[in-house]
Amino acid sequence: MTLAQLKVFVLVSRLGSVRAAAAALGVSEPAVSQALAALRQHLDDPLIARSGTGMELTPAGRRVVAIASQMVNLAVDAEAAVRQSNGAAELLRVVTTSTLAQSIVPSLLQAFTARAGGIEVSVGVATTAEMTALVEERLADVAVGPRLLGIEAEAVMRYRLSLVGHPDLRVNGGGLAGLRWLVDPTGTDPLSEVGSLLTRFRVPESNIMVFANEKAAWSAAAAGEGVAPAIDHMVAAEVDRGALARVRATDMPVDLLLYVSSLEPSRRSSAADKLRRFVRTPDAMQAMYRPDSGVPAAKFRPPVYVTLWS
Amino acid sequence: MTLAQLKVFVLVSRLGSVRAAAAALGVSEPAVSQALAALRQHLDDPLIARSGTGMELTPAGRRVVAIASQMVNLAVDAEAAVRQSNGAAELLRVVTTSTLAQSIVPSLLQAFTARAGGIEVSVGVATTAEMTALVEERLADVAVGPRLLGIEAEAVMRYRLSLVGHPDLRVNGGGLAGLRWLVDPTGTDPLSEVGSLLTRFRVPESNIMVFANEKAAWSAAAAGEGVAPAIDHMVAAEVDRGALARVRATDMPVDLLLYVSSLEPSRRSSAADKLRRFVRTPDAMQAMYRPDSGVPAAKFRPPVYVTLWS
DNA sequence: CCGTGTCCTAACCGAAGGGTTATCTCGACC
DNA sequence: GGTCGAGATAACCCTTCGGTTAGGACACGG
Repeated sequence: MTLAQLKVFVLVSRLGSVRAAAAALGVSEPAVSQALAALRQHLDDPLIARSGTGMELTPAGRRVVAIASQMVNLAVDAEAAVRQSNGAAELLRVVTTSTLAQSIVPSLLQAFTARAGGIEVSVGVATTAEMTALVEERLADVAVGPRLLGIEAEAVMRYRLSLVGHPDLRVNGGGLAGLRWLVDPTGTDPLSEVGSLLTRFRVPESNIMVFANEKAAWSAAAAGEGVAPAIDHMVAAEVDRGALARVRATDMPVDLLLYVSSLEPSRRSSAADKLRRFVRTPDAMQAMYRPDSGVPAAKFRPPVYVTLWS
Repeated sequence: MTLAQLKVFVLVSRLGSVRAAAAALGVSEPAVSQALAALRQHLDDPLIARSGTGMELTPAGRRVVAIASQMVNLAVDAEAAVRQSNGAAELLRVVTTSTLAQSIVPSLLQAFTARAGGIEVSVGVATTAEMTALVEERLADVAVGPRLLGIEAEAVMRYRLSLVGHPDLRVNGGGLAGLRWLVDPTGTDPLSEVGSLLTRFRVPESNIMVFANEKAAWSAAAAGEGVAPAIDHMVAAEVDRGALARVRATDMPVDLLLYVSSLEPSRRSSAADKLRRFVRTPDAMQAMYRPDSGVPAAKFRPPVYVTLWS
């Protein structure tokens, strides 16, 4: 029985699926399945089994999740305690959507670290569904993105999602759904902003092209390959230059709220608390609205869709 | 950071020595030292370091012990929860002194399991100093032996420790300290009953012979090789037969109390609770006073001085 | 100043953990 | 009744863990 196995088990039970847990941890699905198998064998109980809809915990499994979750939490505490005792930099693990990880979040965090000092930040990318589980299991300190349920979420800023394309682009018969949609990886997450857009316009799978990042999608859009959803103030410069143009459509652009979510204050890391206070300052606002803040590319995680921390 | 490493660290800090922890776990001393080294490296802190007297926790170490202890405890809970959910036999881990492990404890536990049913018992042997740490870290459920401090101890029975030897044995000039003392392994534990006897009579190291078990010591005593401390009612038959005789001395025989110690009720396993209730019954009394209850030798642990569980 | 006790390190080794890809099984669902 | 999605298994690899023995570092007491 290792801590890694317990972590896997908790995540599977929270997300209700082996696949989802594998994605959240950034490993293959058999890896998770095996860790689970090892734990099952060790404890001599299925713990969690497939049932018609999703997976269901056994009676023993229900009890073990609660205990395992505490253990995983304590492991985090132990590491944090040492760091703190030795005056080392605090660690702030931020999880966000792929869209935001490329634009708003880096400039926000850059401003935050510069201001707060003594805080080390790492950014992970996850789907909306995963973010809740990650924060609850304290695999992440704060989530930045859409509102999370069951967690203390706080609206931070309003931003506008527009649809952009080549200035000469014309919408023909099929409507917007008939065009090629050029999206970043969040397009595959139905709960994300971009994902919900695709659902709303009933864009067929065949018309969706997923790019590694938004910049790539934009340049494809500028080349006339289709339309791309974009955070409005991030493409304002391109629009002014005439490289891109906003595409009008019903209910577009949409105004969205950006939330910062974390555990309740008693279980919240002090770094998370500092970030929550920081986002309410004018400095934070300015950073978030600044297009392309010039964060070096090295600060980005490799372009994997979901990320893990040790 | 593995649970095994955390267990090692907690034990080292409780016992104040790497050697002692190694003994308590039944492994070599470098094994413990290495586990500690791995944890130190992982957390990037010495955690505990040698100081003039014993070992001392660093500030970070102090915080980690508390957390690690909880984690080790939860691990025990998890396993117990599964066993219980599935109606498996409860596990009762008893730790006792070498002397008692050979005589009183087996017959007591045999009577207990027969009576209680659905409880699986395993017996471990440890020094008095280790017993407290083992029970506190829940590496054992109950300790049977001398009174333990800081743990809920309860006197269970009174027994008499006599000194026996060949019937023709004469004490000459040097007094009892001048004779050969034939003892079981508890003789090396200064806090044990036999150990304190050796201290009291100032028996020099050279006059102490350690046998693997009491029976062996008694037969050597019967052969006239010296004197052996023995639980009185266990050698009553031999004395009646004339094979052995009690040796008179100041303050000998001594009357001792046998204690059963465990954690407070809220943290106590239910099996431990059942044992505590059982020892107050007449059945238990009878079992403990019965000389040589005929427990098959296979029920004894191999003759290692200290034992480990998993 | 030299044994001695105690902790740490080195070198080695087997077992287990944890990762991958490929394949099998099985229930849901047109 | 195929097909497909999702979990389990198999086979394989590499790393880490946890154990050993042997030997080094270092404080302490006669």
